[in-house]
Amino acid sequence: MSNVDEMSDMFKALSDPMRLKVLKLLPKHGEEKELCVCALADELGISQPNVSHHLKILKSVGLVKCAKHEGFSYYAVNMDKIKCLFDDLQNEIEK
Amino acid sequence: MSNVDEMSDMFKALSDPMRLKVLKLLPKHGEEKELCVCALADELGISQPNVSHHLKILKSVGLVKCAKHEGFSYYAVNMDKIKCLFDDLQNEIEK
DNA sequence: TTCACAAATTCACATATGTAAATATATATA
DNA sequence: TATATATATTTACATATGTGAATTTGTGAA
Repeated sequence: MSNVDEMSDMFKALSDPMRLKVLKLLPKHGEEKELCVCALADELGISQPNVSHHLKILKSVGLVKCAKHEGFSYYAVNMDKIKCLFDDLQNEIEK
Repeated sequence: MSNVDEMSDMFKALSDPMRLKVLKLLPKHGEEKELCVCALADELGISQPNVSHHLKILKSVGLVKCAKHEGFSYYAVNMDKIKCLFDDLQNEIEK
């Protein structure tokens, strides 16, 4: 990655409390837990379009991945991406 | 204040390309390198008030520390804070 | 095909943010 | 003290952002 624009976009995706709550609820990549978007909306107390909007932002920077089956969308956190982001940040500003 | 609010504030501070460039230029806590605000402005090609503004945001969340002597302000990156942020993020969303 | 439901998109609007310009404050030196 | 310089604050404004409401798209079942 190693460019400040990409990194700032990822930090911007993480800079909203509701999106952090979304990440907290979502299963991590590989886990068998599954939550559809409407269940997320219910759990978070916000509208379904709002959840979709936040998920779109998280997905646009690769922080979550989406799989669809039986009419539902199941999102999962991409933990590797988060680890990479922090490694890149340290490399970028420490060297 | 809940944990996600504090964390999102720190991510927001990191979500601007110019602020990442500031962190890249600043010495890390403990280094002997020193850069005054006007030198930063010169290096970044932006105005001095703009640099002060970005530094204020970084300082408000503890990502940089400031020391003054001989009329100059010298800022330094607080790397520990960054490490803590990532540990907290992982603890928050992985458990 | 039709219907029902899940998810995404669009629109509207209030709030937040980054930046330039002007001004104010602080500090060192003469 | 007065003056020059470094830094911080204020103001203004255009753009970006988060959210609700309404709508649209997509998908599976009947």
